Amino acid sequence: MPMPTPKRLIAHLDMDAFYASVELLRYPELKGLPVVIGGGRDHAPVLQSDGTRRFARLRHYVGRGVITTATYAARAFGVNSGLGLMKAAALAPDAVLLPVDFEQYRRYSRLFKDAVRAIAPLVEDRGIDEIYIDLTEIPGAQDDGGRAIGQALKAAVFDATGLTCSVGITPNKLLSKLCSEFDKPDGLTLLQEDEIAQRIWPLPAKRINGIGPKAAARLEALGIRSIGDLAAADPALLLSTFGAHYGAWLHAAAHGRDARPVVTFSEPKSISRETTFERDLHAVRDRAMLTPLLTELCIALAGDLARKGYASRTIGIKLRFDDFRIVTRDLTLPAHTMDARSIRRAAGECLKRVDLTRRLRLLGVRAGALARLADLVNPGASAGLLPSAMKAEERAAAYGLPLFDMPAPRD
DNA sequence: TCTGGGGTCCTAGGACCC
DNA sequence: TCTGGGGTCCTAGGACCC
Repeated sequence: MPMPTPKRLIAHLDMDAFYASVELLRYPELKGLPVVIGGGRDHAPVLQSDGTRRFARLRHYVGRGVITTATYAARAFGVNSGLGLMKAAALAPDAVLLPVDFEQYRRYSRLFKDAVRAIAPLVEDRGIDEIYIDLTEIPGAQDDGGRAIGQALKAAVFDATGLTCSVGITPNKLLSKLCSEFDKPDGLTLLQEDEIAQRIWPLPAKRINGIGPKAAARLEALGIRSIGDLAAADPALLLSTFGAHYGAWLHAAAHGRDARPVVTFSEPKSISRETTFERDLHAVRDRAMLTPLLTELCIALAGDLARKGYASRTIGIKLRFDDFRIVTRDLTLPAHTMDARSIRRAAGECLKRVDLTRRLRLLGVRAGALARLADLVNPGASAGLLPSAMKAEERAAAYGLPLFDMPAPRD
């Protein structure tokens, strides 16, 4: 006799104000104060002679940085992720400003994810501070809808890191993602299908993961504000307005339907580096700055590829102009590469195809069409990774690219 | 006092091949 | 010479997410 299929039980776990909370572990004297994380490296706390630390204040910030994370005390002033630091300074001038320290956040990210995996191994990474977890087959989970497991996960995360998180547990990823927000911080929210109308439909449609500002505005133009409005909308209208694919998805999402599995492993599709300049640069007048900057990005990208063990066959550039318009160009090479000089040459070729009249705000380099180094038949030759001992001219010829002046990298 | 850096997925047109 | 259809690859842009 076949066993009945257990009902899916999916958790979404979201760390509370992650970067800011990690910083509070390091600087406990800031607990309860408005603190924002963001900007460059130049506002790190300074240890004073009396042993106390001197922190930078938001009011003194000058630059183009944005808030990455704000503590709940800072959010009370209306400052939140994505807000420009200069704008934030007007709202909360006395807030403490800390630089981002990704190395530290990655460390805590590993700690909390390992703690979760020790309890429930089916974990999907959704960035540094959130994960989905499939609890369906965890013994006992079906008995109470996952509540005990949810509590155990939260306790394990706190034990491992000293940090709190918020968890939503429902039959699918879409609903769990919504529910983990319900009781933040330090929340645990369970929801079943028969509660969708009561608890999900009142929410604004843009709270659904996948409905961004553009789609929300178009929905609003149709008179659709809440998820309930969306659920009640004529499917034919959604299909004709948003296309078959997205229209059908909108309808399903509003009804809380989502069959996506929890995916525990995925190969990267692209690796990139980009930088926003301190001031807008002109391609001709600021060439002396721009050229080495591009080279540095290519060198950093080559380093990333090597460290992660990938080679790329499609190199692309990304430019953001002073009017915020974004342009991309890419070039597919005859063979995979992870060599900084080859990447630099390809990026240079791409750059030639762009009208550089306007000033530039951002420059980026991307490596796509990735292959794992281990999967390339002969990484030295036939798979296209040209030996680094090869002369630049030979390499250029092998890639069918003209050789042009390569500025020396800055130290 | 505008708006970071690193990603994914989708669409769409043109080239090219069968 | 003209007319087709399908499939894949390449390129560019855009929406969205953390």
